[in-house]
Amino acid sequence: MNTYKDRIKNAGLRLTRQRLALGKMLFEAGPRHLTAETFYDEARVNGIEVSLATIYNTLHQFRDAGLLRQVHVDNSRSYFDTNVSDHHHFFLEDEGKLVDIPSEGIRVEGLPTAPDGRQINSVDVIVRLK
Amino acid sequence: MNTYKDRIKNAGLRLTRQRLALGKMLFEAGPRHLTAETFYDEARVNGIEVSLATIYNTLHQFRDAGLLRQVHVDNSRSYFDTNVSDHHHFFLEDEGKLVDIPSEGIRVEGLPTAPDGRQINSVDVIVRLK
DNA sequence: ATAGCTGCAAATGCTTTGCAAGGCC
DNA sequence: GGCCTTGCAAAGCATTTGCAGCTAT
Repeated sequence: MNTYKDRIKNAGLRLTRQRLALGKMLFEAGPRHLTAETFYDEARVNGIEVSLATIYNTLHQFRDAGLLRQVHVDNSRSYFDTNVSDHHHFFLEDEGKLVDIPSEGIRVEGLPTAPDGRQINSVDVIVRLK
Repeated sequence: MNTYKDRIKNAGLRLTRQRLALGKMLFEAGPRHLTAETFYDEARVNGIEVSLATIYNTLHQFRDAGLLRQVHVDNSRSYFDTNVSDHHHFFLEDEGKLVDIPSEGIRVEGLPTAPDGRQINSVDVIVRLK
């Protein structure tokens, strides 16, 4: 247990009050999609006092450490996903909401090899719904 | 011929000097990926006098008319593709460049039906390369 | 002790907007 | 002529940065 604490520590990050509180919010509840703004609001509702700058720092550090995954769907906002396993997303364009696509089904086939001796970093599938 | 002119007209847009010049640039050369910035620079290099605001207006109007497709890969910038047919993209993260994935190969299978009586608007596959 | 964090406020950078002048139909 | 377009500069917004003061280790 205390996995969220271990996760932060193993990422080489110091266990500060803010990171512990934010990490607990993120990793002890079920998988979730969030933006900096929703995360900030949620933190304050939970009585965690952090600045927006720290929210951004934390999201990026957690992402860089592989604890979060960033999803690009909308240029006006960054989305983060606490589920870092391989899976894809529905994007509800009118609500600006992300929903996981059940991973069993979807499959991308016939992917050409990367050009120039480059390697594939990730394959992101976004299914936009209206 | 003059298809680019017809395309703009058929979209219900007036044939203004700026739209004609920009449309010619976009639709008479081969398929291309561009950002507002690269488009703006290209226009000025070609001696087309437009303001950035008009670049944005035009990109959006063309996109709304189905003449361009917007691609979301990077929150810091909007990309547009003059190839509006169904196809997917490689994204070279270090260079910030988009490359079409040859359409023959790739296929997305096992897509679940959209939840709630919603309909699928589009399926975007981005293969990120490093 | 010290390298790493945090908070604040200011700065950045892309994009949008308001409004007056101009140009298509 | 009337309405759509354009250009400019200013505003907007999410995100980043600089820096002084904390704090985990």
